[in-house]
Amino acid sequence: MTFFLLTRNLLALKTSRYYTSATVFDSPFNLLHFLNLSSTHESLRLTKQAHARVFFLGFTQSPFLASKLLSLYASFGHSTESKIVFDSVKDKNVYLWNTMINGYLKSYSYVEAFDLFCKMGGSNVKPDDFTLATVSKVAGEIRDLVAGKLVHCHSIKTGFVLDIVVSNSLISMYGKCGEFEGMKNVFDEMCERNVGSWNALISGYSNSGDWRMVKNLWEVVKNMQLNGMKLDGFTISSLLPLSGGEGTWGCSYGRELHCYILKNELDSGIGSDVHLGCCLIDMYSKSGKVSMGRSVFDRMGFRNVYAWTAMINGYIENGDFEEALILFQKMQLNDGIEPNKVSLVSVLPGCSSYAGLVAGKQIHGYTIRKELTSDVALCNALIDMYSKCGSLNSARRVFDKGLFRKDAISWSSMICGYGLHGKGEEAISLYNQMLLLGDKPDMITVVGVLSACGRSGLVNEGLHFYNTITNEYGMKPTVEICACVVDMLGRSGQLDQALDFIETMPVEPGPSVWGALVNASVMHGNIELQELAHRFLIHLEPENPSNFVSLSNLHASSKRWDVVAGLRKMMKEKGLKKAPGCSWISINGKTHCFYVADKAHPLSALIYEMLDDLIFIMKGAGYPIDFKESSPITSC
DNA sequence: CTAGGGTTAG
Repeated sequence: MTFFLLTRNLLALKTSRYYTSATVFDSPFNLLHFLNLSSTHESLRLTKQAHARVFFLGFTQSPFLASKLLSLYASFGHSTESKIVFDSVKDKNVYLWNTMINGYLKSYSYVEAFDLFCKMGGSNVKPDDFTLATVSKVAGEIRDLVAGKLVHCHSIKTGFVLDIVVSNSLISMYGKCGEFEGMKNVFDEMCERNVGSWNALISGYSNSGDWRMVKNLWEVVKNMQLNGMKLDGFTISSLLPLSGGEGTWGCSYGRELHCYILKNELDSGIGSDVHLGCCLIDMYSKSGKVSMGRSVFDRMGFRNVYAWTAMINGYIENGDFEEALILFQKMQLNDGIEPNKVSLVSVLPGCSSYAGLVAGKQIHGYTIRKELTSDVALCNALIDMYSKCGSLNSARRVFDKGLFRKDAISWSSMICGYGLHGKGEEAISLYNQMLLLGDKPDMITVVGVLSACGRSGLVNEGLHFYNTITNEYGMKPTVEICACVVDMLGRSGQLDQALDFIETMPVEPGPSVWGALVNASVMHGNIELQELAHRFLIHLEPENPSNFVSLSNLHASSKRWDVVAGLRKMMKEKGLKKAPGCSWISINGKTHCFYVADKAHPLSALIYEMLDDLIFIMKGAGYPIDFKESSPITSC
């Protein structure tokens, strides 16, 4: 009795000096409490101390202590230590095997997990329902259908397929492997189902990427409710991503799901609110309703790095770079939350388009301090940021010196960077290097190298690459790739060849193709071709105001004011408004934005004075000045 | 006393 009281009191103690007083922990029972304390405090140090006591006192053969220790090490991602504990126990029970397999699963060592399951088959311990559920998940994670079917067979033979959790895991596994028929069969053959069974099915369909299955999902959800199941947080978060952006569902279902959350108070459960909040923010951002996302964000009771990142990313995706950067700072200053690699990847485009090189360099510095330089996605984002901020050398330094495994995006980012700055030769040499190393180019890489060729006038080289991707790499050219070819031919003045290409190219010409032809014909003053290309453009994109504005400018330059007036009227009737273009500059961390003839800036008088001075100096130096574009500024 | 499924920002 006193002993029991003693341990209970010890559990209540939070001061660390009691943890190290080893004498009171010297029984297996108390050692277990010691391990539990290590677990609740998530302390690797305490775990190691407890391990030392277990070893020192000779309890290494206790399966109870060993499995607890093992799972603790696994939770810290130290699977080597887990394996040492596992191997040291001579008489292993099923718990120990399961904990070890689960430990590998938690540290993403899927192959090791499955190998251990195979070894278990050769031992005297038989897999149980827990084992089968775990390895089923393993098979799903590595998308290994053969392994998954093996587990399924084993579950049928042993009868564990009747266990709901085992069947749920099998449903999930089949879904992840893309075997939807198998998935449905397991689901249909279950004699008893719970919410998890429906959720596994729904998540399988929703991640299929196949809109026919996604379309049927709403029916599945209705069936679920007819069968007396209530949607829970898991269900909603599988469904929400289907309701934003290019999803086949549109936003109305998204709002409906939001209402369901509020009505059923799914947002007030412990821990589930952050998650659902993230999904909602993302859904609204992808539907272009970033302010709705913001109100969800503002109402969240607790915000973690996921929530902040979702909100930052929402602003970036909707082009509000300023607000994204403000939030990025607030996250750190107000909530003391450190950004992770995803937050950094999300915020970097804000540097390239808004905050500029200095902010980008700060993030790069942070990346180095936090030792995140081995992350491909982050390095790719840095390469992109540097080249868009005009610092090609820095981009190249990240590309060359970064300790990350280059993927197609890394090559594309660097190649596009060279293209952006008119360095076609460098882009070509890098593209050749990529091919030489055996890395397969994707659509984006090809677009990068072709547009680089186009901008640098390397037409023959570009056409050569275009031919090789179809002949040697068996790639089907996309509309974007074809637009690059049109742009390339057009820029170099080969307008007839560009038109011929459009007529014979393997895909239907889209707005980007006709847009390229418009640019080229403007550049070379070919009025007929301009009108032709514009007609196709407006036919394909009747709602894009840019097309009307550029067509109207074309007619204005030939003084066809009647046509101009007609076009302006048409735009007004359609309710089309073009967002005015603007320029900006960052000085001392503050970004100043300017529109045409803008006098809103407090120092605008001074700014225009400086502009006049510059124009005066330019004239003096004998530069030809084209006032067609800039006259509105000086005339103000 | 130890072990399992369905969700999460690029």
